[in-house]
Amino acid sequence: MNKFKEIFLDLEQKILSEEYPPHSLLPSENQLIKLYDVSRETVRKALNLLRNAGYIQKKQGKGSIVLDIHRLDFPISGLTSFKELQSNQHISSQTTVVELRKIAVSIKLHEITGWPVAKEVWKLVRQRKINEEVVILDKDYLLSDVIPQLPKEKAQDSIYDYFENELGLDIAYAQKEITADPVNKELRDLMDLHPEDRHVVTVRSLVYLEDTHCFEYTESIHRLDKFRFVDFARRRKI
Amino acid sequence: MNKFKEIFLDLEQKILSEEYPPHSLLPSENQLIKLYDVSRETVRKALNLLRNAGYIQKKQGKGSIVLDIHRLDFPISGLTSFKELQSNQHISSQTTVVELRKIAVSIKLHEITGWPVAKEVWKLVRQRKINEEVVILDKDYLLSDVIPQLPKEKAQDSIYDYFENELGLDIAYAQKEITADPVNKELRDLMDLHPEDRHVVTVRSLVYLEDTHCFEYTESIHRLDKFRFVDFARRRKI
DNA sequence: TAGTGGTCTAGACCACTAT
DNA sequence: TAGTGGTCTAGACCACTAG
Repeated sequence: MNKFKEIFLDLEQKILSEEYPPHSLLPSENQLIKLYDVSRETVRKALNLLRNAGYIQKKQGKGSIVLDIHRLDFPISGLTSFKELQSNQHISSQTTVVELRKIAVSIKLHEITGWPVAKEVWKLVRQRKINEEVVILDKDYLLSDVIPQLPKEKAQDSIYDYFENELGLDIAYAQKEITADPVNKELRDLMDLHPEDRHVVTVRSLVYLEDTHCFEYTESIHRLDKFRFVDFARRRKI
Repeated sequence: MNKFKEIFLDLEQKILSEEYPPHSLLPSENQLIKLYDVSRETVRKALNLLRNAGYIQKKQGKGSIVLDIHRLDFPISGLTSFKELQSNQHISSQTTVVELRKIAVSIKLHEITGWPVAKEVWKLVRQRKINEEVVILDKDYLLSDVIPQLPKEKAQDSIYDYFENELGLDIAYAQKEITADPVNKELRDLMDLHPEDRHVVTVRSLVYLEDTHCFEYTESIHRLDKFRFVDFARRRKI
């Protein structure tokens, strides 16, 4: 483990446990240098991670101010999967695998992902239940070159956990798009929609590995009343 | 202007103009050191900005790979206002100020923002028209301590431009929440909704200054068929 | 093996904040 | 004025990629 990551994790834990409460100041960079016995740049790397994650705001001449992360709830943003979401939010839920098979890339999928037409991919469709109601439908398309095996029991659990910890994949980044789309018959069949629901919210993601190859395309389809997306954003200056 | 920002802007422009096209490599760090006559850490700061903005992916032993930013469109994420959005996307549009007056902070607004009850704030309501239809309704609440004057002609334009360039405010970050909400009579009156529309998408934002004070609360209410949110996210490791 | 990016150091000077 | 964070440098060693 790198020094700056260790410092980040230590400070993060101390912020979350309110050892450093909101509106207080972290120890100064010079104090942190002595505390962790590292150079200033190393301390600053750790502080930058905290800053980007929305934990602190730095002020020249003042110090690093701990932010109040409980205002609109703490952002579960970035590249977060359903499994992480439910464990973070303590929601009791259940996953049912509806479809799990290999298909050939269609023209439509090719246009979205850039994958060659007819290339082999896994198609995975899962129902996400909260309180016995299917409120989210997840459709995943995964390059079978990258994911040779996709056992049903892994799909029932977190596929990201399987990819990263068992297959050793290095997931790097994703592009996401959120829109509201009309309901069709397939969704009406597979989800517990209200009779008057005419729309769902769809989160489309292209997920990339460290080597910049897109290996996954996902559509996460949410019932309107159960959709919520939270984000922390810094103003882009320059 | 800092050196690393200049390098960032120069490289960004060269990526956007496809002088460095997608899937190509940027000059190596050593080459950039010579090109810009700076130290390695300065080059690396600029490269990190590009990385965080989603322009490049770095690979040890290989180099900095230019990403294809046109897959799902380029993310207009972060803290972007309607004005910036329309100029980025070349949408012809029109803004009408519906309400602009000072009010006292209600209990409900206090619970959201933490502002003292009865404190004076600006309430600004604007209709956003695209093709003569009101498809977005923006409600802004602004601390009058921070914004003493709010002329109507500024409200018609970009209030962020006014805040940053005329009032010299330092906008730092925001917390956002996106949900789908039922339509009420007020929205039906103020927006050109379809008769069958039962829901809208609401983006709620708390916006903070460099000194960590929240000075703005915004609700941006979108007609379902005109809502689109795009984001670039890196996987949080560690 | 040569070249790439990743981490870390020690030190310098500057701008800002408090008092 | 003392202390804070912001920028920048020069150099070191390491891990990874490629030919």
